[in-house]
Amino acid sequence: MESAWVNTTLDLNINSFHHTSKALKREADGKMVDSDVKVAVKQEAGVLVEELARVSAENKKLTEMLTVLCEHYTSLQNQYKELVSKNSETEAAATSSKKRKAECEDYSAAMIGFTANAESSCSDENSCKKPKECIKAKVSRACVRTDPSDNSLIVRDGYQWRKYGQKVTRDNPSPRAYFKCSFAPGCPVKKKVQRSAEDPSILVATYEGEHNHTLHSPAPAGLSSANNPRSAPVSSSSSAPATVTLDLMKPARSDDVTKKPTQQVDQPAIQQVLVQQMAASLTRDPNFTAALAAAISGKVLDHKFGDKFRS
DNA sequence: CGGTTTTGACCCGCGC
DNA sequence: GCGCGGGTCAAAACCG
Repeated sequence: MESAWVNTTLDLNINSFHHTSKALKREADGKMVDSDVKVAVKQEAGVLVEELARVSAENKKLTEMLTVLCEHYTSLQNQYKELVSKNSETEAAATSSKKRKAECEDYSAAMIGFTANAESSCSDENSCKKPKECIKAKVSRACVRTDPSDNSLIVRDGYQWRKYGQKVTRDNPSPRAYFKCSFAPGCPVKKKVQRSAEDPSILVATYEGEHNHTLHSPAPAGLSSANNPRSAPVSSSSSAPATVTLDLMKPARSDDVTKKPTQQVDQPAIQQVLVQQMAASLTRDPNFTAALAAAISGKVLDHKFGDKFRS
């Protein structure tokens, strides 16, 4: 999403209004002769054709933008996969058996921003003393940089969470909040959110378990409004059990992200679906449809008014 | 009124 | 067995 970004501004102004307004004004003034009417109608038709061509071009432009968006999305997805595999490798390298208390003490700077090391509790078999722990569900962790002045323990990840507890722990002055997934009844996923002891601007979210539901909602896609129960949950194309939060405030590391060539994963079907979904969400946008309707109706009304004045 | 948040109490595992 | 600390419960408060 860096250099090759696309100009997303839409030109919805109907330039042709200026051309037609003169003729219509003459109609309104009642000074028109028959030849003037024919000329005006011809001009009107020409303008409409021109407008149609312009809208078609606009449509084409939008489609291209959506395609670029999809390419960026795929690229980001591949980068994410690489990061996940990298993290799992480094996690395996650090084979020191962790005690329960040490769970939250390894917030190294390398993990800040984007971690999704979906680690099973039984990954290191030596530390698995109890069968109970072996049954334990997947654990993943996500670090999110937030505004330090913002005291809320909210990690936006697309799911809907219900807070059921808060504790001040010994090793961290900031409280730890406990959440359960309330997106679907009976979903076993739990989440703990606590500010990092080293950097209070970083929220560390620990996820336990797997969602027994997919993440789908009518809201526009994006990482937003996750923990806010007052707002609708957002959609995501991923139904992966290990929820991941992207740190959008941290600049991407150029050495391992931007220099890597994008993996050649041919996903035309996915892209097509994405394009359709984006287009659909665009047309559902009331602002967009209102502007479009206003432009079209204004055009039609102008045309009809011209006819009325003529008769 | 239903769902969520808050917060003190309670439970349980672990170390001594 | 006891104390400590983390995790959960549940009633009251809150909110739209």
